[in-house]
Amino acid sequence: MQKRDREATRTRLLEAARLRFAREGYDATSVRDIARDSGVDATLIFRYFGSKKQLFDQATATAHSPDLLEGPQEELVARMVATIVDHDWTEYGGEHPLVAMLRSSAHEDARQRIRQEVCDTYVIALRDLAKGQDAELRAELLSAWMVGIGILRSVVATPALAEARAADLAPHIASVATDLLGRPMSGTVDQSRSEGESDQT
Amino acid sequence: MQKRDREATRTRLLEAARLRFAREGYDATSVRDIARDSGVDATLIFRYFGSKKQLFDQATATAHSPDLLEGPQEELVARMVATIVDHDWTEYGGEHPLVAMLRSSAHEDARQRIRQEVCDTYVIALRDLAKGQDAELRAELLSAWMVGIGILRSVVATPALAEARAADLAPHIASVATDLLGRPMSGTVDQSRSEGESDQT
Amino acid sequence: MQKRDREATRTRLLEAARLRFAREGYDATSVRDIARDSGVDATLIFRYFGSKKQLFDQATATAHSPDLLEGPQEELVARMVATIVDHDWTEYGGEHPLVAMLRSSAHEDARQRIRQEVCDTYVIALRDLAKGQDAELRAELLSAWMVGIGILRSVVATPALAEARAADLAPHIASVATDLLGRPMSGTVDQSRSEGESDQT
Amino acid sequence: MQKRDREATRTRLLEAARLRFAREGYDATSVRDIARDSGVDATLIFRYFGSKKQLFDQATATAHSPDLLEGPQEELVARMVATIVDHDWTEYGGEHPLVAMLRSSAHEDARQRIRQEVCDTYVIALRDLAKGQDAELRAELLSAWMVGIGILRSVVATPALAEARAADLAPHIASVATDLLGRPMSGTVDQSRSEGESDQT
DNA sequence: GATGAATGAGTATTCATTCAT
DNA sequence: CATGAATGAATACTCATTCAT
Repeated sequence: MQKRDREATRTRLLEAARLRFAREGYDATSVRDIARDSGVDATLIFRYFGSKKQLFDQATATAHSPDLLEGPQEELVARMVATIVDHDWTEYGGEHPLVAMLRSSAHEDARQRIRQEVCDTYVIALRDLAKGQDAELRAELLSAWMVGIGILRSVVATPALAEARAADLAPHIASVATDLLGRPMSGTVDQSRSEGESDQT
Repeated sequence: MQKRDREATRTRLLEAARLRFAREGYDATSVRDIARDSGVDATLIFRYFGSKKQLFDQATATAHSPDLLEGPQEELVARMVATIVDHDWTEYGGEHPLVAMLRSSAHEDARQRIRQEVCDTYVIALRDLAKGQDAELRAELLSAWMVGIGILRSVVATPALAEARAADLAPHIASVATDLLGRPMSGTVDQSRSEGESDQT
Repeated sequence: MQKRDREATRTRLLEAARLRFAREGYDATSVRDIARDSGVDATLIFRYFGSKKQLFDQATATAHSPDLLEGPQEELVARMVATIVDHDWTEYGGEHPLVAMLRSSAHEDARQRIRQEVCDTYVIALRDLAKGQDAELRAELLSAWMVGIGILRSVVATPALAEARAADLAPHIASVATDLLGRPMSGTVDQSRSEGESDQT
Repeated sequence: MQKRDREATRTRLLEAARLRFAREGYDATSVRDIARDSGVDATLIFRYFGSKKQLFDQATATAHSPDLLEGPQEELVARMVATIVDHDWTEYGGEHPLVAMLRSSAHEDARQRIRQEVCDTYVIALRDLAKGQDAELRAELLSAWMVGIGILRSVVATPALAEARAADLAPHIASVATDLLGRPMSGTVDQSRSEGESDQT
């Protein structure tokens, strides 16, 4: 029931859209649902965003994740895991946005966005670290693990992973990452930096 | 003859449903799509299965995967990878059924089915092999990897993994599996057994 | 409230569509209007015709006019006038279909249909009769007169033309037609043939 | 300056409305279209004109046609034809306003305006010239021809008429007009007057 | 038992219009 | 006075599902 504040309305619509699209996927979400959640008229969605798809794009485009490249290299994988495991991602319904987006992966657009996000924030960053022969493949294998952990945690909710904190995974992370990247990797993030890591925007 | 026809129609509907649900997800698939694909009247779906949801349940219930438990224990993970990487899964639109099902994971039913499939065919089997303290967690971490590999291969289609065959992954599989399970694991499946793996259509 | 008779429903929809489209034009007519007029559910329109536009095409395609070419040549123009003036065109809301269609002439499709109808049933038939130099132009000028008479009669409803019967126009028709075509034309249709002229199908 | 702007905006809105309504008809034209064309906010339309319909009325009321009564009587019909054929009517999208208005003739208001325009500027002027018995009818028949010519030229676009200039039609105009009015009529307008005919924008 | 006509609630989107700032 | 945020009814069209024949 907020009124006459374009920016506020836009923001509320984006937040509601983010949540719905994450939880139910593109198809199962109706613009009316989003409007109802936001307490605004559905037609404003078209005034502000043009179409359902454009709203989807804008709602999911902004990658609200912390910058993984900030910090020591040997903690990169640990930071990734922390982002997946310790972050609560309430704005995306409690799931890592990448995982949530898989729900809309029937649409080529969403697929493309997933692709880009995975490559940009995981594969490329890891490939730069990997030593030796098939660096690309090993970077992808490690990326796959990150994504898989996110999925088992939130959509499958397997008992141990669902409860685990990044700290519990640290030793395994360290050894597998070290193994796959061919260089020593840490399983935990240094305390002095970790505080900046969980404050989402 | 009557009976045969009925059964044949049911089968055709299930196959078409499987493919559509896998490719487009539950919501984007209409019963008329499935009926058209099968060349039968849409109302038969309701006669035979009761509702769209029940058809979905039946179409996705039958896990058409080869039995992973058959064969030597140290090749279990290799068999899993082969199932994900070397199998073409044409009946599910070219994606591992687990991956395809993620597309419908907004629906609790589908989620439940994913959960069960992951637990039954991955986590439990791996947990039985894991040695030492946090066996469950390590089994889940390895399961997560399997799922992640499936996703990066087919939905994200990262360059190296999309092209890779199980053989290319063998050394990495072996070392990570060995590491996580705490016992020596092989990265490849023995030839003499491998033939039973791909003969199903 | 008729029920379970596909053909009857289709026909009722077409009739209602014809009337609405004629009276109100394409844009001002909603598929719900047509459905309500027909007493059937609006979705049947899409089942049977695919879209509003296709319904429009089918409703307006069938030129329910008597064959103007049947009969003596010197009575051709008289037959045209009779078709416009003496025919009541109740199925098109009391207007000649050509005139009614002008209401939808913002749409290129309708325009094209008008063009074809005018050329096929007026210009070409008259051009074949015209003697001398600029036969095409004179045929078109006479066609223009036919169309103009239809418009003044029904949409403008000028007092004299609105009330006039073909017989009242006969002498003027004869002299102008004779003049423009360069050959003797009759203003009236022979009685023995005229009966077949006003029974519409 | 304020006043000037307001007046200028009103004028721009009227011009844009005139063009849109002529080209697309009342229903297919949205107030936002008109506002966008004019480069002003849509709500100004309601401030200035009250409603879409009132804007339509005002936009189409002003008959921007040259005064047909000025000039020698025997050239009246020739002047009418020139107005239809030689005038380019860019402000109405290239069609004679009467013809354009037919597109909106589902609305009684537009119909009324057409009626009035046809009667005032054609029928009455011609009736005053007609000699003999059924003067009214003959005046209307000649008016019908004028309107028909306009329609075939612009909406139907028959080949010969679409290209023709008033001069090409002159002989036929002269003979038919003479015939129908019962008095000698010229097919062309005298040069010395013709200049006043096209100077309006 | 099977065909397909019917239905009603749902979809995204656009409309003319109002009202707060 | 003017901008533009808000509104609610309407649009064409699709959906899963039922029911008469």
